[in-house]
Amino acid sequence: MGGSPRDVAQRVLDAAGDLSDILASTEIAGPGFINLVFADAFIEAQLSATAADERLGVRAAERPGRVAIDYSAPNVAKEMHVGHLRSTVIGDSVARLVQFAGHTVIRANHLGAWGTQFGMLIEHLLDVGEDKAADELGVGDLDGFYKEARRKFDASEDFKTRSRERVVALQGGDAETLRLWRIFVSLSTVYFNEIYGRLGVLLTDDDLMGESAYNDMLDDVIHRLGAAGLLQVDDGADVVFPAGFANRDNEPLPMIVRKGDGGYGYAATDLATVIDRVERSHVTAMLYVVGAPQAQHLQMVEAVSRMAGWIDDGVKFDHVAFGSVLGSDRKMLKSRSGESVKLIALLDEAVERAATAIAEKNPEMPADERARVAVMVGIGAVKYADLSGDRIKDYIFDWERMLSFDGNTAPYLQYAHARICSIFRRAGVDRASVRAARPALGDPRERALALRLLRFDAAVWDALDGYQPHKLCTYLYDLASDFTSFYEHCPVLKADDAVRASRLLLCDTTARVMSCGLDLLGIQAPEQM
RNA sequence: GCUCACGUAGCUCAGCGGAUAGAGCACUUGCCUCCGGAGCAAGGGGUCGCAGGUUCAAGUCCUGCCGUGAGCGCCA
Repeated sequence: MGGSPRDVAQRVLDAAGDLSDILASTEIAGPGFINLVFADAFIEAQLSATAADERLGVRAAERPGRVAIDYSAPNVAKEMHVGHLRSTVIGDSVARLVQFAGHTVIRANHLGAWGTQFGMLIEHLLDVGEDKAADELGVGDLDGFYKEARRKFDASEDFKTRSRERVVALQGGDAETLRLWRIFVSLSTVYFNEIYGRLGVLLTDDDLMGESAYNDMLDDVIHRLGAAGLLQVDDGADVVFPAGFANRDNEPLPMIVRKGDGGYGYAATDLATVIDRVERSHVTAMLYVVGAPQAQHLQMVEAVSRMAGWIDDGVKFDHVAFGSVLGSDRKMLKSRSGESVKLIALLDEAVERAATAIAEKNPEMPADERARVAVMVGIGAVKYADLSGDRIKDYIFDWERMLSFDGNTAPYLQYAHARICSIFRRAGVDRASVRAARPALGDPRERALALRLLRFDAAVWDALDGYQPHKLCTYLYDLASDFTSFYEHCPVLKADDAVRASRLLLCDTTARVMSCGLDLLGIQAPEQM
């Protein structure tokens, strides 16, 4: 371009022409930065438009698509533990974000319900007796039952053989085997729904898309791969060698589609799932909210699917990966006895801790109301702790920090929201009635808050783009900080009529953005706490 | 061994190739005749793991090394 950076900056400003209806001033700073200062009138007009908008200024996707989001995916006949927390919480937030953007979301809870372990579970169930087994499982002792089956599997060759044969029978559609299998599925589903209800996620029975659902397609996967010339036999197994994958010895790494014993592994169901989503659901994108350790497996699924021509360049395939939940010792979170922490126990503790905190800080609140709010605060705290950091990193689980009312936590955001509700209660003013008020931004905190509110759209899209809910968290925390600063320095109810109306508008819009933002994270915003 | 991710204040974490790297906790100091002090205002605290490279400009991109964690054929 020629000229010094400052000269270039000046030429840019000259070329931009008259922007006085938008900008109050411009300046060239430092080595050539152009600083633009918005005119108050422009911000005020934008704020009015935001307040009048149901979507609070958030744009919808230009080309709505159909997005399958694979998340949660607990294992039938096994307890949900902290390992399932992240997939469920992050996946649910991503689902909400994608849906808010205007896409059709296909929530897919890919239940682990079809693996080799079902052979041993069913055989153990037969050994124990159906009625007795149902009793055990009914009281929720899923882990105990599983462990006993596992123990027998490891200890007895005979049991191991029976288990493997049972898997083949299951996948072959044997009616009696399927009947026994359904006992596990139905008992487990009741238990999963209890957790989902507690957690407040969107998943319902309609979203269950277990591995079993693809059973009828597994032979077809083999046929298609064979027809495409991709299938090879290796050590008795049917495999595909996608390019670019190597094992320990630097030899090509196969994806095993059908095992040597004739059974199908998870690769087969994952491939069948891809076919199903493209051909039956006509998706434009597939998201897998699955832990980072499975990166290679998912890369292979994508590679094979693209080699086979099942998905073309127009269909996105993204691994929304996340790190592990660690204890204070920086190791994978375990209970005192060294076992994985049960999710239900963790959620109960969160609510209990929140209830204690509320009782202490707000003793006037009636017990039933407190119980209701404690769920929102406790569950919100757990979810927010999971969502507020970059998902790819491991994070350290810390009760004290996540339930703190200071800092980047759910309770702090919820508190900001509750305070605003309190203002309207005290004033006896209807929230919706202030939305047509004319904004007047005289104080720098009012201006800062207004500017922040106008950035909600950008925050949502930043979070969407890359599927990073923590970007929305950071925004909401900044919003709460801007609001509390405003609240501290700009009296609302005591101000003169025009200023008061403008400030009530700021309050209402802040509460709406906060509530909407928290909802996109799957977190509730109580009106009192 | 190969591959991937991560390494930013004492701790927990943000940080879109751009200006003097930011929060919270902890520590220090102010602020309650005032809408919820579960708060606000401010201060101290950093060779952004190390070394090269690309660039007008690197915490950010590339390469190598070090450290940590994970994955690497018939579990899912």
